[in-house]
Amino acid sequence: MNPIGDAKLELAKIASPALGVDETSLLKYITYPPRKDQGDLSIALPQVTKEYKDKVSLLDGLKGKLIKEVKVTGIYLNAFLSEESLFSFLLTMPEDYGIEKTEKPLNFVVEHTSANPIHPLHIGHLRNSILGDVVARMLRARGHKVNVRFYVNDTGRQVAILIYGLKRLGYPEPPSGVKKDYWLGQIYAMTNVIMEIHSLKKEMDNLPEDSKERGEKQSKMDELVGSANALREKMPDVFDRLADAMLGVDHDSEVSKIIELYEGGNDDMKRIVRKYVGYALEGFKESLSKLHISFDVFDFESDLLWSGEVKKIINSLLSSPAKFNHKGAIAINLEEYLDSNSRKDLSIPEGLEIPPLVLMRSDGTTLYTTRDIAYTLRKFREFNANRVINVIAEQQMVPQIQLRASLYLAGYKTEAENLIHFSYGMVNLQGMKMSGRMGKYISLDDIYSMIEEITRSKVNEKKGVVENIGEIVNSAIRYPLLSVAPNKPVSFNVNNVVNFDQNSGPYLQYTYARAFNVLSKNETSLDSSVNYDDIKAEKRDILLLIAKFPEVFSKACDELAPEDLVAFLRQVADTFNSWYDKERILQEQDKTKRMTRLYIVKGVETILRNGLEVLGIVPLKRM
RNA sequence: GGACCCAUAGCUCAGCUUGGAUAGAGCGUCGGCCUGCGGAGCCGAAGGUCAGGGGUUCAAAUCCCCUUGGGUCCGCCA
Repeated sequence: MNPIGDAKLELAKIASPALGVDETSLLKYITYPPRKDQGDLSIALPQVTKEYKDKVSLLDGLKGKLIKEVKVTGIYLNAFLSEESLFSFLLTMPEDYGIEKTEKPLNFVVEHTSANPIHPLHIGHLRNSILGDVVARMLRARGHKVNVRFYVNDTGRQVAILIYGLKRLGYPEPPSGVKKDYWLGQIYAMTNVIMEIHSLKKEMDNLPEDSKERGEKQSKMDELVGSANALREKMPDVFDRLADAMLGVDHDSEVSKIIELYEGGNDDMKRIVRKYVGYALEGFKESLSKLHISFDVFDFESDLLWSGEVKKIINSLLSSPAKFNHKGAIAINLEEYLDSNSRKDLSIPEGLEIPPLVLMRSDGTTLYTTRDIAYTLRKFREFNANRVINVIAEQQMVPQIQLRASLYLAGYKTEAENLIHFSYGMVNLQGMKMSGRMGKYISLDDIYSMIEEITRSKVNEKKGVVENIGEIVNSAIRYPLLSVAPNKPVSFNVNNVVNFDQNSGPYLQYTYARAFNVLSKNETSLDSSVNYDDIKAEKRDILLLIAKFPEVFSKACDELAPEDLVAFLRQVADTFNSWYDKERILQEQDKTKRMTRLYIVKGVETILRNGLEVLGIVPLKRM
């Protein structure tokens, strides 16, 4: 059911002979006029044909079933829709109206969040998680099969540093009452800061007093000591014990040893690493569940090493002609072995010089991007995926390009072309700089609590429903991150987020509740005694918006553009509220007018409900 | 130095993909609306060299080129 689509088809059909342009190409030129007195559908004639002036007379008086009149105004052909014909779809509108299924369902893997399991999730991950979740919801709503995965980077140096710190502390258990990922984050940051202080000190000892370089190092040292003090304040005894235990130890070789043992599959080390990484993941799941975000599969990077999948892809790349020696390490030359056509197929910018991909360090160990090649193949294989979408920050553009290029050179052309980097920009949190390594960040949980607290006081103030506070917080958090185009930087300001005025998730929920409650208080059943003369002003605007919803939904999902859906729902809510204040619905005495208006409310209720669900926002019946 | 992203009202953002009619919202500011279906609402006002310059076009916020400003990336890190 796509009412506006039908109207466009009809316009194309009736205008096609007069303009001498075929229907399909005419369809592309149909737009919506900026002002409503200009019509409901419009075609800029010069775009269609240069000789439009000769054809104006032929266009005069055209009409159809949905189109009651066309008018030529200046260079435009404007069409006006018949309220009565258009309204008819509302009489038979299904519950899932607008959630149009695609004609070509595909299998999609969506990988998102994939945060390092060494500290709690923070505001940067929040944008990733919410975009990833909504991308998955949009694709599912379109009828695709979707598999959501989280990649656990458990073989990196950062996890090894965390494990090293824990080892020096005698592998303690997290104290009860403390969230496990938070506790791990503190220990990781402490270990890291102490390591950096030690190595900086060593560097400084080798520099002459008074040298400029030494002065620079000193100011860096002051900064590190500042971070260390801040960390110590939170857990003084743990910090002191760790600092003592780390004195006089060669940290780098200890960390390397941990990596070596773990990658080699040492049983004790496997048990230890998996336990602590598991704690971090527990924390992630807990934080994200409050926002209704979950995963189908957690993939461990280490499994790819142990299973030999990484070795296999390396071996196949080793026989590639693009293999060369890069500063003593084995690497793949991605720049010279891809022609301009392949680059285009892989969406690699023309002017970009692709850095070589180091396959193996000179000590024989592998790097993240190499392992990611094996992981990409696993994602395609295990879900029989047509496309794999990686929701990853724009900063990782180059590694993502290297990944696609490497897959291509390894002979996985289809996979390379169907691997999509869904890129998003930075999140600025009121100008504050964050650093996971230094333990300086505002965690997702902190943000959630702040917003929850303010929401609670607002709900109490308005004597609202306490049980739904969580849903209001969820929509308040999602809205600002979904209403901005992903490639734009977004600023996340808690003061703005808790403003539940028009530009907010709670406003949409409020509007939904309004519409729902009108319908729930209606005691007569809906029949076809509609008064078509009553469809004017805002009511007519709303009818048009309801008619457009299937098209907006499909386009937003196919283009992975949640912001379009958000903007549309906002417009629906605004128009509905504007009308609501002017006219009565249930109290309207004329039965046919009341019927007409109830159908319109029903339409608003339906598209807000369906639209919000796609965005992961729960439409509330009471708030 | 090279690459990518961004620049629209005091602030936060739509509109740019596919050029088209008087560039739209929200916040904030100022002024109104609570005896009726949910006031988290409604109505109104002020506020713009669409970063700057050039080009293409009947037509440019939108496409192309240059410049400026901001962000990010360019590692045997992830």
